[in-house]
Amino acid sequence: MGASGAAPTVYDVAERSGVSIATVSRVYRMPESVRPETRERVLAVAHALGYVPSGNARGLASRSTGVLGLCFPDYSDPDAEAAEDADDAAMLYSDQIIRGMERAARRHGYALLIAASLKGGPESLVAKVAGRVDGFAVLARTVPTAELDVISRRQPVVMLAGPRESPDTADHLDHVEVANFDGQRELTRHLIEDHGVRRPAYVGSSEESPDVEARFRGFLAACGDAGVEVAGEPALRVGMMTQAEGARAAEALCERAGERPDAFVFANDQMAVGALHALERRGVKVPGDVLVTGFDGIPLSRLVRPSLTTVHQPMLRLGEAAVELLVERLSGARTGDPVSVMLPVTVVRRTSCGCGDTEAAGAAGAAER
Amino acid sequence: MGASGAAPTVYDVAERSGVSIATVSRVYRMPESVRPETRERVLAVAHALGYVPSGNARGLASRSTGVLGLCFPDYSDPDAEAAEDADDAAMLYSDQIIRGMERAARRHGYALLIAASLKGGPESLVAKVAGRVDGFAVLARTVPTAELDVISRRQPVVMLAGPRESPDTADHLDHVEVANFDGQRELTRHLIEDHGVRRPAYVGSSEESPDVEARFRGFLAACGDAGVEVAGEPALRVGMMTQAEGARAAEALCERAGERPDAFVFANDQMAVGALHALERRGVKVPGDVLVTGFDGIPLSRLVRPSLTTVHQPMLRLGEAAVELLVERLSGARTGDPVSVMLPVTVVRRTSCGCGDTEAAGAAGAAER
DNA sequence: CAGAGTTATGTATGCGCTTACAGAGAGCGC
DNA sequence: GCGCTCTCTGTAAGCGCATACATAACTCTG
Repeated sequence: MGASGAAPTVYDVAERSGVSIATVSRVYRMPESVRPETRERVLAVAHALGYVPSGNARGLASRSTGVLGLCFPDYSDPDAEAAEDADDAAMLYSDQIIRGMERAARRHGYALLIAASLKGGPESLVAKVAGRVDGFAVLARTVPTAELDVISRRQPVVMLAGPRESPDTADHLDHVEVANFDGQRELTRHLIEDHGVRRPAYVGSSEESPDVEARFRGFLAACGDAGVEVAGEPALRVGMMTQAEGARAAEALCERAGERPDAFVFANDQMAVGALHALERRGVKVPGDVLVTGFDGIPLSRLVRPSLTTVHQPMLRLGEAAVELLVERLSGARTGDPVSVMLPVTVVRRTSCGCGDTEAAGAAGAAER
Repeated sequence: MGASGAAPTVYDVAERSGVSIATVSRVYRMPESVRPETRERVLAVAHALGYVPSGNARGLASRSTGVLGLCFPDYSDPDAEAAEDADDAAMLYSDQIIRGMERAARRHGYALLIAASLKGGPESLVAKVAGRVDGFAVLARTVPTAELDVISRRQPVVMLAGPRESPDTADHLDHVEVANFDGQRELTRHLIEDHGVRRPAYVGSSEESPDVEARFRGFLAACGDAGVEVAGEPALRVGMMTQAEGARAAEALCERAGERPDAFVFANDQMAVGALHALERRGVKVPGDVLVTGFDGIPLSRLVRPSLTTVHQPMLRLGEAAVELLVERLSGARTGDPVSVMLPVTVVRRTSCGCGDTEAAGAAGAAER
């Protein structure tokens, strides 16, 4: 810490400038209400003393912090520090949301407190964050719903991504998600109707992820609509949804007995990119021999060759929407039952599905219910 | 906000579980010191009531918040929302640092409060952050040094990047930077010695940026070492250091009268990538006709064709180093004069300088002074 | 120039928690 | 059975600020 003793407080400033602590407080809270000369004098002393108002005391007294929070799971696997891929990937989900929230929060005069779950202290994470913010967002599956439920009775909470919790358990928490179902359905429809796909293979995850499930259901729906027969299960489920797993999945699907699928539909971009590499090594042409699609719209998807057709998720918007909701609740502009906002996604048609790189797009998904 | 009235406090929990507020507090702060049965009873009541300790009150009473902060300038230009390039680029500086700090902070049990400067309230940003955290980092040029100076007398502050402030003004603030000079010097040396470059052209920025200046000085030093004659000024200065400006710079350098430079040395990767595109359009071969290098080591640098030779900056480490410093100060493990840590950078040799894509590397830069 | 209306400042209280310090049992050796 | 040490719990005093309310200093009216 610095040198000199304890940090100066309102009392110190008040004393040295010959006013009461109330006046010092007013200089900061309502500058107009104090006579200019007095104000200047106080500010001068404050500056000389190195006075900085204590956010804690201020928050305690005024019952609000001016801070919004975000809790997210710890995606990064420490061992993979060196792997740039891991970084890129991780860079997407949480970081984009952070960025989106930070921007939106700033616009409304809030700062952002972020904390990733740490397998550690008892119910530590959320409680810690919750106790320091006016309201916060939580990435799905970061913390037990029961806990959120309790907390959301006291302050606004919004759940990001994941499914809307059943209304009876989710007491007062709002919800923001992207149109996973609609996006995958639209993309699959495009493959079938515009590119004549008949034997698509879906590659999902073995981890339980509502988002991935929703995507798969979208895939099934599109197949159903078009009369394309597919199993009620993904052709393959992998563990981690990484590039490596995607490559492996592509290999597996090629080796598999019977006719090769005419399209590999991956649940995320990372896997699709890995598959692209694997297919290239194998000499399988994309989109000549097989079509490949991803989901997420990460920057990499635009840069790989062939460029990847995917569904773009508005991550920044996700964060922004969360903040909007929180601010509305805090300002009292919105009251009443929890809402669920669904953000539309965009199908980005690129080379890997057989389209040119025209980036033609179609939106899918809708608003609030 | 939720439904029911005010949030429950220790008093409510204490009353309903038949103990004193001190005991309730102990249940959270020193669980071992309270008899198991009592503890369970309290926890049960707390949970039933939806009790969450107030971070503010806790912080006030204990004089510490368990939160570290980061202040950074608002890079993102709102108009460029749609431009994906802008996103990618912006994603790098602040976001990587955020990520690095968050991880490191988490390891030490701290959460992270982030806030970007908003051209707004009087001395708002830093004061707001400073008042809510135990210590914080500031990206160079985000706030006036004078203010930091005052604040750093009361709590640990770390300045990121930028130059070390002159010791007399920088009272107690530690400093972390990357070896801009050494990195650019080493890269330039490589161009000259290993690729026979004789007429390198440096493209810098017209904005005053200590980092960019340091790089340029590194460039000059290498030229001087090798007896290569160059002007004492960059061949060109651009405004924004964006891809668009980089492309324009490349055009300009090609049009310029006299012999074309044999290497374009850009002050960052963004510009270099823009230049790569411009040169391709012009039919100028890289590295055949001219060599191109960047600085930063953004993910994109690896993906463009030809892959970009650059100097990789350990952004994550920057954030981590800042946290380490803060934690050392807070724990009392480090006392005394402010230190300045310089993080080594890595020259990444790729195709654009004429090397294979072998990613051979050489470190440059050193530790603490 | 008394009284009403304004504005600038002071007084006093409490926000919800931590933490010395004190007190009450309980177990133990003498 | 007395004093002692331990362990567990209660009492009380703030932490630094915001703010309702009271007060003082002026400015107007009539």
